[in-house]
Amino acid sequence: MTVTDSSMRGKTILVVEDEKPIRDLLRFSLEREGFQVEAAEDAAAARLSLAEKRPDLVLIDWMMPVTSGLEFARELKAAATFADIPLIMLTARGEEGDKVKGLNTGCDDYVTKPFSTAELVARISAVLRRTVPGGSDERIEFGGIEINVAAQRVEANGQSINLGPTEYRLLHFFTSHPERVYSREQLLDRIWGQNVYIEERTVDVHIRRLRKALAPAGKDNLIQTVRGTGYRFSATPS
Amino acid sequence: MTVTDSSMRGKTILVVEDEKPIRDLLRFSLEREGFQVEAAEDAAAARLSLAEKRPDLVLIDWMMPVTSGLEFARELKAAATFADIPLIMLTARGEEGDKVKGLNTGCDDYVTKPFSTAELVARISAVLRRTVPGGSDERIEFGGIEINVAAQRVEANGQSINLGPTEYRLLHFFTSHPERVYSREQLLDRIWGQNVYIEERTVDVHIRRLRKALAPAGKDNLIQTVRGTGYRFSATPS
DNA sequence: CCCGATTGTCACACCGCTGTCATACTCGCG
DNA sequence: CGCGAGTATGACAGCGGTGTGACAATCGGG
Repeated sequence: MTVTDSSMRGKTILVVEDEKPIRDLLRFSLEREGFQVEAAEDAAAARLSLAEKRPDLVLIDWMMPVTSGLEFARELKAAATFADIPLIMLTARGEEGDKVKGLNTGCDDYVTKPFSTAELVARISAVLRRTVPGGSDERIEFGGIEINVAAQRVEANGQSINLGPTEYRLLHFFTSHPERVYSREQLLDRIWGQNVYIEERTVDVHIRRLRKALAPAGKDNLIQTVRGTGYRFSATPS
Repeated sequence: MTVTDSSMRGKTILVVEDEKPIRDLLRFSLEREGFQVEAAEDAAAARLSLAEKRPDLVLIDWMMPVTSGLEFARELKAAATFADIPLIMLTARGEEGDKVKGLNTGCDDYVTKPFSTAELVARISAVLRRTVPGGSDERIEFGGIEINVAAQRVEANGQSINLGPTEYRLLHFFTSHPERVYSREQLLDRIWGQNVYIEERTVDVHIRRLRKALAPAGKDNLIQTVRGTGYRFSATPS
């Protein structure tokens, strides 16, 4: 039984798992579903594969030697280049504390062991479906702000803008989704990750930081507050 | 106890459920929370309601005669017009296969029976919060007033109109339900929410504020007072 | 190990929105 | 024409949403 639909085929999944039997099982199951599978047995190998293949999704085991799955997840989400790659974590059943911590790293879903292959594949499909396809664009421009995605550089009015990782992702999201209102919760979902438990007001703070960074170029007015709803990125002033 | 927040007010939910007792229960519970509820007992009725009302969310029972819930979900997600409407599935407990297939159909969440109303409402709220309004670049136009739902922006005669949250919802409701009289009580129900106790006179005030906002564009005459009854939004002057 | 950068949270100030009231006005009817 | 009910308008106090600066914790690099 193949449960994935056509849009899933050919997607590359990086499996980070130290136990070879499980790794092989995962590879077999996922390849049977039509995915490309990259396997890594530790964090080091995973980093290589990550940079080289740029997978569409990372499946990572919570229990890992040397660098734990949690650490690796944090590392992944901290790197602006890879932060938008969805992440699913494999975790042992019932470890509530672990589960919460795992969620806090910003992973998009988690699957508890023992798991059925069908369920795993289903969750992978669900996460991939949610993911925006436009992840590998070279250059984004909106309202005089130019983002060089590959170099992770931002320019506005010729002057270069220095941003922290979170502000960069925020701006990147806004420039690729302009002229739309987003609630704080939606922004948390799409920029921080789908299962992060963070105060909604934190969004305000990062909005402010981004505004401050854009102010010298006079572009801070592109971020508009929609009272009672959220924020909007727009070229036309309100 | 109402667990929904203001952004949920007036959202329309289509309930597709063949068993009348459950359908009535769902309707009661959801309406108490301030949702608009459309009920359909089979796929055919659901299609009608879907096209006519364009609900904000579809709640569908897995077990359905003739066309199963799964089939209907696939149909929904395949139709370009409706694919962006979020979908929650009701399913019997413990049926692993069902769970997997449900996720794969592209439904945004599922609730296993028996379920608590609180949980159902919580999940509905969560899904609705995630959903971006006006998923398919929805635009409403009436009498020279144009509403960009996604951006939550209003234009009339080319000039942009600035509205507060309540006035925006009021105008949004009017433009999507023109040429029809609504009493103050009806407007309170549909715009403020079903269980809000507010002076009916307050409606007058917001009508006035909306008129004032539309006046610069000369569109304030679209809101007509029907003495002894309520208000009407119409293109033809009285 | 120390230092700067980044991040999430909080407290406080501010201001626009909101609901209500009092008053002025309009309409229909006897 | 006058009356009463219904409606428009302006004002206002309270509330809540938002902006902002500060701070502790954490992270990464030297």
